[in-house]
Amino acid sequence: MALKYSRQRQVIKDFLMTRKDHPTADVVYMNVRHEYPNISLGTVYRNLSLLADLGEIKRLRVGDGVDHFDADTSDHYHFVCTECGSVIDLMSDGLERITETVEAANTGFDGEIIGHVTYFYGVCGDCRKKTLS
Amino acid sequence: MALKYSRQRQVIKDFLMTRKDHPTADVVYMNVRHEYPNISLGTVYRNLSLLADLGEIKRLRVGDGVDHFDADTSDHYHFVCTECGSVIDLMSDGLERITETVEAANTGFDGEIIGHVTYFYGVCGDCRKKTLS
DNA sequence: TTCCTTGCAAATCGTTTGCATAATG
DNA sequence: CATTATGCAAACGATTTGCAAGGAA
Repeated sequence: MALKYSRQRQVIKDFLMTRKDHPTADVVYMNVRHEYPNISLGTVYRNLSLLADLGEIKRLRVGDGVDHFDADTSDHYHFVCTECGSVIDLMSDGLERITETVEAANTGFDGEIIGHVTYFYGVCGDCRKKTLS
Repeated sequence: MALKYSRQRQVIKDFLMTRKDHPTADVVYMNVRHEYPNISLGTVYRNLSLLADLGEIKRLRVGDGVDHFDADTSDHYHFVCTECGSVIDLMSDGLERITETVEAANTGFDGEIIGHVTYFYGVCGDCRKKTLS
């Protein structure tokens, strides 16, 4: 169970940190390959999962059936454009009491809420401009 | 494009309305088969998607990689147990201003937010009891 | 040398689709 | 009759896994 260093894992994490657009495993694979030509897709998946389990990156499920990954592990939300599929960061200020609010509204609920997942969807700025033309 | 009646679709919808636990396509298939032995999985998928597109049922994506379906189309949230995977309804009172709150916190964002998807996760009541034993 | 990690390919899983046939309007 | 829906099986796309070989501690 002890973790050993791997060049591949490092390259994957480094790549992810350069991107703010939440790439999928496949996109990570395509890009990392430039710099590490014979890395395999399986290794990319294995390391993305491992890093996500370790909490070093975040796995994003935004409803498009494909996992996206984010090197920014700070608390924030995401916006998904229904036109182009792009995933954009959103601040979460003002929503830090969501869990308390839901607990208050569900007094009969006897489970323990540990967290929540939220994403917003709509049309991104770029797609709105295109629609106007 | 005009919709035609189908016994299968009716049975699927009827079944879904009897359940409050948000079954998956496969669970719908298994159950509907009791009463309609040679219905096919493909037909179940086709009709669940159709009903969801029509807005007669809701498709739930709760992060477990499998679609769940809910005949209750009213506004409410869901709780997913990380132990047993069960999906439980939650009232959404007090959270109707989520979009406005996020918009206020993201004044630089130039997209249009149309809606959001949220689910809560944690340990359900039943699983908490089992943990204590 | 131990045992974690890789590359590769095959396997899995949920879901979709093509097609000939059956049912609806 | 025109068209939508079905059953079946094959196809799909994303992700996972088994295994023998490679690399880190």
